[in-house]
Amino acid sequence: MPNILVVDDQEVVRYGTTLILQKSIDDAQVSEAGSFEDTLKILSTKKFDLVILDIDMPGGNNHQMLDVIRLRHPDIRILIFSSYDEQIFGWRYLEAGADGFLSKKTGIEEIKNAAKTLLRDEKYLSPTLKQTLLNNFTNKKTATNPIQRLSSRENNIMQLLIKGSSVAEIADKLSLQISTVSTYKKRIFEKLQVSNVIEMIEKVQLYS
Amino acid sequence: MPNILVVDDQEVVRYGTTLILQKSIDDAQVSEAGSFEDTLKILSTKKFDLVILDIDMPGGNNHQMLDVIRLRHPDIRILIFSSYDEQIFGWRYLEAGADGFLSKKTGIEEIKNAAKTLLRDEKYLSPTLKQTLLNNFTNKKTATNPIQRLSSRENNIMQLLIKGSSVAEIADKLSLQISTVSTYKKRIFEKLQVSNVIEMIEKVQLYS
DNA sequence: GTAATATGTAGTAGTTTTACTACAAGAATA
DNA sequence: TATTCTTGTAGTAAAACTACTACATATTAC
Repeated sequence: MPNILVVDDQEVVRYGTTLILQKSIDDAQVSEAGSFEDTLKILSTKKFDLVILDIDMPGGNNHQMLDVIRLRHPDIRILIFSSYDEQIFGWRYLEAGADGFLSKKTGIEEIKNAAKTLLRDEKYLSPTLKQTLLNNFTNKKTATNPIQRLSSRENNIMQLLIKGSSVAEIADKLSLQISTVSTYKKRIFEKLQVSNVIEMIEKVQLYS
Repeated sequence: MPNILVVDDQEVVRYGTTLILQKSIDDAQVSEAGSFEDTLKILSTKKFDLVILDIDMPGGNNHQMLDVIRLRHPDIRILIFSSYDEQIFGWRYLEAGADGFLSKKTGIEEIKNAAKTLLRDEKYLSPTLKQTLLNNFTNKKTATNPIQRLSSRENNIMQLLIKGSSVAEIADKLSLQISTVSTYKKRIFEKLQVSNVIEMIEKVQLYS
């Protein structure tokens, strides 16, 4: 009788996910939480086997949520369920301690699949992620996605740009010359093939 | 036997919505579409009473989708189901020909409610929207949200900024001086109390 | 029905950002 | 290993953007 917690701030999504799980996993006991506070509260009431965690929630500091849950409940399986692109963010979350990453654009079958896999205590990788991994082994360059092309400094600066920081602010924060940050920005734009921050953000997010 | 079409690019959301409708509306015949192309295709196969339309779909040019459906199927009821803030976008869509606007953050009850209302051939306004309307009648200034404070020109320019257009591009497109567009931009930022496009977009969207 | 405020528009001067160039150190590759 | 590509860093000139000011016409408020 697996205990599963579905965390999402949209009730429709919770509803749909819950039903999918109940229908496909025998005796599944599914609980729901609509906020991070609720999540922690519910997690402390009984032992859960799996949390399906929407990381797009407002006020949910993404990684931090993951960390907190991991810290308090080391044995729980965590499946990130996100509208961010799996190729871009998937393995970051896996590195950060998640046991699986599922894009919200995936179909119902894949959700079932992922949940079952995690309940069997295996890690879950979507077909796409598996493919990406493979590609990374074989022809490193070719099939990898543009965001992974960014160097860590570039990535760093991209994050700040996404927050809305100006070139000058970033230069200040990182103690670099404005021209340096500007160069990074240009390189980021080149690599992602965008021409302004908005396109950059769009490239990084999925508008599912 | 009402025919309902649920349009959303996320299968979970369609699944949840479909089940909610089937359980709460007698004999409801619910179909699903995951893209705008599919939507049009399915709409042409039989007569539908209600379309529940997710306007966050990629490739769905928001208003344009609404217009196209309205044009081809003048009698159909359209319920916009969006993760954009209803206070900000709700009445715009209503003006544009939608029969109801529902935020994705609303609960299941409200979805049932909205669908039933529209099937009775009434317009649907969420409680929040009703309240906003009331406020607009009574103390116009006070309770209204900042985006509604924008003049139509400002709003116009905001839309272009959201698309990622530069000040110069906008000036060109609208045959205005760059300085003029710049002034609009500054006024928009002031009214919304933001200091860059990213914050502006965040102000306008709900990160549901 | 006048005073106050909002809106559409623009100029000028000053800031910020970009484009282009450059170069050294590190990584990858042939 | 020599050669090419990548990354971290910056300068300079040009382009884009902002701040401040201005002003006429609407709109709103008292």
